Amino acid sequence: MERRQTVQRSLVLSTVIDVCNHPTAQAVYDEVNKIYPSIGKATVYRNLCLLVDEVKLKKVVAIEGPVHYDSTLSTHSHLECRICKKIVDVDISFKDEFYDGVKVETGFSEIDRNLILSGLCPQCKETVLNGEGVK
Amino acid sequence: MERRQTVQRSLVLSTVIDVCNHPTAQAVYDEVNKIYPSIGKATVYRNLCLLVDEVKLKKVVAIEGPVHYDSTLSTHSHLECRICKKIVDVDISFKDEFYDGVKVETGFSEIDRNLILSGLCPQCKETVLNGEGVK
DNA sequence: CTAGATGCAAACGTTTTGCAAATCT
DNA sequence: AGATTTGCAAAACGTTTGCATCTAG
Repeated sequence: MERRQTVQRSLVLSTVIDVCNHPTAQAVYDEVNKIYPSIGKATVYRNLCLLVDEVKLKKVVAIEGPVHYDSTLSTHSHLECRICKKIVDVDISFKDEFYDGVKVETGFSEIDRNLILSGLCPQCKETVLNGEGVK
Repeated sequence: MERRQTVQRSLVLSTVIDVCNHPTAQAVYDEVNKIYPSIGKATVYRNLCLLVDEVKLKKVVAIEGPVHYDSTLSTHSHLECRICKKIVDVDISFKDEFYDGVKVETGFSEIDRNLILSGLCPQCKETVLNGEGVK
């Protein structure tokens, strides 16, 4: 099962890198579609999976809505606005002792993590305060 | 918009409490269905949302697959097996300073969190080792 | 030449919605 | 009585799959 290089594949990867704000599969599709209109949505999904598999991209599981993709591979976490669903990076990582503790506590191995914080972004907070007073 | 008490609602809540291992909506439906066969799936979904809203239940967003529900309201985290998808509790919480740091770093407010760890549970690890050798 | 990749449409699993009938207060 | 809730079926949503065709190596 050798892996081939295709225009579609490179476009999917470079789009996630360029767009850079944690696009969803749909957003990647829309973007690639602009410059390569014949691409199919399934191709985008297939390539996103594949690229995650090859660790060229990371999957970001949001609290609501579709999966997002991240081209920043170094360890960090995400913060999602509860209202506009925007996702921003947060520089959080855990020490090895943290993972060791979890292993001991649970018996699980090969621990990975997906820390997703949620909150109100400054803009949405503003809107809430103006729009409808303090509920 | 006063909220009524209904048999269905109490059954949904008590089922999540009794079953206790982070059931999905489907699992709750199946369980309630045993003792109250006329219940509709939409009713289960509606009541789960409603109970989360009232903070009588917590939503657990898994890395793959459907949402799970948790009747343990005190702060803790979850660990999901990458193979069998089982979810177990882990006793992890963050200090206030952690949230303060995030607020300063990002400008977001009202920070909440969903920490979902993934790993290999002891049973699945066993299976992997026996079943196909070291890949 | 041929395994792997594509594009399309249809299938999938989960969740939400519209609506008339039933139920709680 | 009147607003809320129910059960049903259909729709919505994100994602995956089957398949015939195309393409990179």
